[in-house]
Amino acid sequence: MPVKRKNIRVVLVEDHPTYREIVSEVIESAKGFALSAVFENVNDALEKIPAADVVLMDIGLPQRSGIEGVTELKKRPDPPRIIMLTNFTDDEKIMQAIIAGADGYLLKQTSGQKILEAIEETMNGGTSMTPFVARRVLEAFKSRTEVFDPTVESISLREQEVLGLLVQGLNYKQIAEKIFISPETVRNHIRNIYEKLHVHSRSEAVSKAIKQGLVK
Amino acid sequence: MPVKRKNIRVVLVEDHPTYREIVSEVIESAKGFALSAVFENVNDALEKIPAADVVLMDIGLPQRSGIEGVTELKKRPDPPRIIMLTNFTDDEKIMQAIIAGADGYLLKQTSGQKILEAIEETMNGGTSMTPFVARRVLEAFKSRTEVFDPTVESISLREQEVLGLLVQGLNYKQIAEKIFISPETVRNHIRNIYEKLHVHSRSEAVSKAIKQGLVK
DNA sequence: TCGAAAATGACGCATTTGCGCTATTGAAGA
DNA sequence: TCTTCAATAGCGCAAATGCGTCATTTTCGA
Repeated sequence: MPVKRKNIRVVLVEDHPTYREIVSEVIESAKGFALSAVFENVNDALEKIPAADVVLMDIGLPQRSGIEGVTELKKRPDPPRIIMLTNFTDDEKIMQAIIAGADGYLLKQTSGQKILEAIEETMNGGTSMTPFVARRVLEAFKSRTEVFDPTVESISLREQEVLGLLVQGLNYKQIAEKIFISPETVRNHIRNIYEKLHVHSRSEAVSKAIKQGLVK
Repeated sequence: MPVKRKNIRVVLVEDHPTYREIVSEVIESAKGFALSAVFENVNDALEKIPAADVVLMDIGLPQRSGIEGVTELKKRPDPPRIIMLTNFTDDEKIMQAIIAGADGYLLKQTSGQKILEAIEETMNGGTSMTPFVARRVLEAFKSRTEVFDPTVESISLREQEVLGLLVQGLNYKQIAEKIFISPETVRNHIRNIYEKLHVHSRSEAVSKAIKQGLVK
């Protein structure tokens, strides 16, 4: 017998009437998808949003931006996956959306079929990005990353903690206060971190920590 | 009259015979695509590669890895666009490929249709990533990025130069030697950079520079 | 249970850094 | 032409940093 799979519950937040209609139509007529609700602004969406699997969110909305919408929704328990569906192609908006927690970023030129695929892939834990956006992200990512250094030794948990604070720009004393140990101990941890990373200064350590992904 | 568009010239580098056949077949039978050459290892490919638009590159090849292949090809003048087509799902390999200069990253489970789409999108300057990979990249990217700070003032060219060296871990004296100015002047530049970034230490500056994308 | 890490804490000291203050030169705009 | 600003250079000083050396306690796997 065929497995009865639940429809993917989709919510759309879009102010432009025509485009809203088009996308609504795409979702509603697609098998396996259910359009749970449609909102034309973020406030309404935040107030009335029903249980949903995936939210399609415009960015350029009146009043509150879709970026804020993402930020707010992602604060909630068991948040939906959110795909930005927008015309913004500038790095700033793309980065802001990603940092806010968006799980995908499609440009409005995307075909209905692709939108449906993106929703499915997002449901499965993947990320969908328009190739143009993916390109931008990759470029930005590259400038923040350096080739993996296999000689870096593994950092202990405590050391990771200290390294994290170092990356935040705290000095010995501030770190000491933050984690309730003596500044002398902080010095020791940092000393050990330097050895493991093969660096000799704060700036080197910070740079390497970020670019090697050693801090969350 | 219809515009006569040239076929996209594709090169495949793949050691596994069966998969090689499958992908070859996909490319050859597709309209608008031409399979220019197929290689089963990186050395052959580097030696004999013909003019090509897009290269599909496996990672797990005998002898030299596909990552090396990317690195080498991208060093050449007018390099092709390169899409990784592989089974590796670990962050390490993904990151290495990206840093090496890969323009896309597809898992081998990708359908023929998707591969063709990816090639086209890559030709158009976009980046194609399997949703799973895109997700990984996005995660890694987020940990290296912070919300855009609009209060950061624009850094002059010279300052950018200094900031770059700061990020590389050099101290005043080393920077001074590198760009042939007095250490005192370096101090002044850094002082100004701190003001513009609103930070008060090297580590803060380095962190902010990287996470805000202020250095290339 | 024994030893190796990990985490903690400390002292000294030469360097480096962050910042206040000042000053000159050249280029770009008003 | 006058002014602003970037780039250059310098001095002084308190604070922070990097590193050598040493020591105690805890934890955890062999």
